[in-house]
Amino acid sequence: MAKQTITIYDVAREAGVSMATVSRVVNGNPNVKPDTRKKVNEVIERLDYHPNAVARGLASKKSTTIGVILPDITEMFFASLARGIDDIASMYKYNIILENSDEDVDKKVEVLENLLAKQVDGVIYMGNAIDDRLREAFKSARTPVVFAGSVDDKHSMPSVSIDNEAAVYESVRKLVENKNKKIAFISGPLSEPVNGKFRIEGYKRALADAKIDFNDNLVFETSNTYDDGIKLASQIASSDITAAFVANDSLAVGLLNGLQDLDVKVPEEFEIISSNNTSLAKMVRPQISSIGHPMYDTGAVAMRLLTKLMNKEEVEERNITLPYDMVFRQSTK
Amino acid sequence: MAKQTITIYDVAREAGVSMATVSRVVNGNPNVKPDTRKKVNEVIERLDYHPNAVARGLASKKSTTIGVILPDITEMFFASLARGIDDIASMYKYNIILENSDEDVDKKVEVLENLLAKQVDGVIYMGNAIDDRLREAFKSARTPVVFAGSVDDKHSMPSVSIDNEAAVYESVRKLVENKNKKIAFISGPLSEPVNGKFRIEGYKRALADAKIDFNDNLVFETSNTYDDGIKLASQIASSDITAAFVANDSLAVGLLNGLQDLDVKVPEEFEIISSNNTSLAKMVRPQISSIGHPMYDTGAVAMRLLTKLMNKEEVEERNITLPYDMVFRQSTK
DNA sequence: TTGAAAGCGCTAACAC
DNA sequence: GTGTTAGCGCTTTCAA
Repeated sequence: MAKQTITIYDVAREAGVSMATVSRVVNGNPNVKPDTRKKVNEVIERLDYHPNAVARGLASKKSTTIGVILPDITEMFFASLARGIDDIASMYKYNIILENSDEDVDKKVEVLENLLAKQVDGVIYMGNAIDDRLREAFKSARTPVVFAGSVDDKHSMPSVSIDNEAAVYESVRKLVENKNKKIAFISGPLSEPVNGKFRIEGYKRALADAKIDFNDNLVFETSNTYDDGIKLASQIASSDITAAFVANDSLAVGLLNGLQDLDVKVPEEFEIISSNNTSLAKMVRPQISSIGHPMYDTGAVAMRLLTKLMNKEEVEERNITLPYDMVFRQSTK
Repeated sequence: MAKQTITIYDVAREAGVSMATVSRVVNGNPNVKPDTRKKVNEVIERLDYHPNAVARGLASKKSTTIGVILPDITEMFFASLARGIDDIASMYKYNIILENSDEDVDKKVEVLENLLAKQVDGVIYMGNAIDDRLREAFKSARTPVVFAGSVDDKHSMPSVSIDNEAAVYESVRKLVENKNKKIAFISGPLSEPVNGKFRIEGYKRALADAKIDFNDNLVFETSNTYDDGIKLASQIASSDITAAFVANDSLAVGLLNGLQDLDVKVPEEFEIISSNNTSLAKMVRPQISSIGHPMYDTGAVAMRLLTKLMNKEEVEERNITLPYDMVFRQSTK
């Protein structure tokens, strides 16, 4: 029953016109007489013709597909960004090829090459670490790339993100105002610029403004997982630390639960402010105060920026900083 | 600086062989003399040649790309499945085009057509609702499709899922064993077969086995969101219901928190068993008992099945049922 | 407003 | 083992 693939040529023949004309009506080219257009459309309908995007891509050198590289789609933060990207992409008729990188350098490079082989028209990169090899690969690609949710610390790439330094500064200042003297900084790898450069700078600046000496022992470098948050709890509980900025909601929830299991009262005895404000933050008790990161918008704006880059439009600013807000809940006084 | 696209033809010329030979070495065809292969590989290296997957796709009629349709990537359940799919897909050198459907019928059909236009070699469909129009579209597509995480209730499509009827039966039996007489069934739309057919059948069967009459008033049809769980709480709290099966973790957490805000003690006064056992289940307090749905594996197995279908291999069973386990935590006695 | 024809970069017979 | 030669299905000059 399955009819053979029907091509533009079949339509042309049936309609008594040339393929060029069919191509024109399919692509909405105005230079077609209404009568002809009508006739062609009828044949297209009758034959149930569907243009082959691959052939189109080869001929036009445009795939209407973009690549999205992210660490892990099961992390809420990245999934939210991806959703924003996809919505805007669909709006502009682009499709998305998703690649999980697991923050592995080799895999990232491999994945990027794969994307380029598929002739993607652009790529959106999410992830915190970016090493020179990858940066090189991005640069030599003659395909626009935009960073979403993070910035290349060397600012060599277009990007969309929030001002993490300022957000952490504000968080820690709040903790200081609440009379905490020993405030921990807890994050994933400091090798990632977002942690080791931007966030910790905000932390240090807030401390300095409050005339509190920076103490290396209050910096905890871990992973972004719930389980590591739990593990950290006993260490924290047995110290004289009374508050913490935690760079990730899952990690913060782990710490919160671990602390509570140890009978530490939050926020009475320990205050927590985390980052990203994913749905998790309001699902736990006490609810967690968090930096409201506009995740969906970050993805959406990144995708919009990418469309401009792909069209070679003039963009006033290649590094876009989106506003965040502070969401104070029950984990702070 | 950006070198022009270099093609298989350039390599052939430089290496002093024909394109066919280059094509052979690129594709690992054994019929090439080692010397020739070496020479060609050197040129490929030197020229930094990368095959164009689009041209390849057009010539070979294979895109090495598969389409993935899911309701919303920000839902943990689907993100986990997607991760399983992607890992196996990469293993077999396939890429994934992601499409969010929002469970909207028109969008699904549109998205499917788009995927087919892109000549995907297969598609994995996730989602609970499937109407006739979509089923038709799937059938007329000469591209293999597999359902992941749900089954077409008419079993017309290959699928990978768990036995939801049995899982809910087991959950409700546990609730019955714990001496609950009034047990609610709370789920998303009953129009979705997974709820309105499989899960509720398990619920009814467990009730029947325990000689408890089925009562329509104990069935709550809502959405799968946290907020709706919260809203439902007061209604539940003011009834004489003492336990509930909840079809989704987020929804269950909403109910749990709502109940606790109303001073209902879980599990002492109210027991909850939910479904899927996403990471959320163990992050809230009390931790939620849940049906352990092998989400990652479901995606992985579905993708594996799809590779077989795409290769036209013989498959013994088109409808695969994966085992689940019951994870009892603190929301049940 | 329309058509002819030359590719886009590659695979896959088929011949040698 | 290797080369020749058609296409794959479409877009895009260039002429008419």
